[in-house]
Amino acid sequence: MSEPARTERWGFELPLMLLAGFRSLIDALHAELAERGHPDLRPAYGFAMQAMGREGVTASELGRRLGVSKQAAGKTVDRLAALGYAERVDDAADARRKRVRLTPRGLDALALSAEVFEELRGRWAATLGAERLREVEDALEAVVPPGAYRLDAGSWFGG
Amino acid sequence: MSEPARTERWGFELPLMLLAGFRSLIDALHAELAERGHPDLRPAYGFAMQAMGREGVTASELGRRLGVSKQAAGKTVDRLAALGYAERVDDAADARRKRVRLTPRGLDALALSAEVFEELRGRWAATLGAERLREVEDALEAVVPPGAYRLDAGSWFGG
DNA sequence: TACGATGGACAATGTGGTTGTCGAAACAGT
DNA sequence: ACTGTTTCGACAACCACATTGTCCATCGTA
Repeated sequence: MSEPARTERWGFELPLMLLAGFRSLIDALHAELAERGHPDLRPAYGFAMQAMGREGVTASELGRRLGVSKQAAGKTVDRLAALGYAERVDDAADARRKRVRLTPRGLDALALSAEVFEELRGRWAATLGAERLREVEDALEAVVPPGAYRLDAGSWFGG
Repeated sequence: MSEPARTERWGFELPLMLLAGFRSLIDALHAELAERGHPDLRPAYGFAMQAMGREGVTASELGRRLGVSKQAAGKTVDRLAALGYAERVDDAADARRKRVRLTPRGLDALALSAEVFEELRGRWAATLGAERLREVEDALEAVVPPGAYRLDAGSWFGG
């Protein structure tokens, strides 16, 4: 053993741990949502619903918020609409626009997600202690470039 | 202002921050790789190359390591081979098997990635301080279920 | 009014994943 | 030595999620 013990972790472990943390939260969320009446909800849909919020947006605007093309956003809306989570309504003021709005089912899923996320954060807090968790959040906020804080999540899951 | 200041963050912010941290590292890695002679390298390929390592594996084994089907792994190998990062060689001991091996170019990319990851971790350490970064890593290790520490990364990027 | 920018639809394509099927090779049990 | 079972790799069909490019209707403005 000519080498001294390594106290620092390898650089490549950091993204792996971040990803694993993210995935464990998202997987747990969707397992919970599936049990509570939303088995068809996929991770990408959650991000889209979060991005359209309570007021509704146009597909183009949704694309901008998610960081994807308007076409991609439109397709996501198609799927969301087919599942009954969103609907398109004509815009009275602009005949080009169609506003995408969450249905009551969509709003329910959104509220449920928020609940589950609080519960999951609580689980982390129980493991780490509230103070340590807050430090992790502070640290992440400090290193993440502001632009990267968007809501886009691509296909990132494998669910 | 009837509400007291909220000191806790919302639960839904945690996955978002983890994802943003992950993405910022991966995006920076690939920007750097592109500049250093590997513009075609996509994030998913990096995970696959990491998983095959220096010895080489079969496509089936690669699928197992990545947590995907052997067919999916085989397709990734196809693309990696088309780009010159990997090659298939017949297995002398088993005529069914074809070992997938990194080419010198693949090994170069792998070594370069490791370098860049160290550099990126150094950047985080400079921002946070070495101690705080280590605490974040410790915390993540503590909350992430052991099984989730695999190398699978799906399509997660949007590159 | 004519022009440019915008919104949404459609098509073709790429990437990464899934099942299912299949033949060839390896292997274990009789 | 023969016979089933398992494994490997290949192929096909399909799905989810993204891309670019094109097109037309509409809106706002010079």
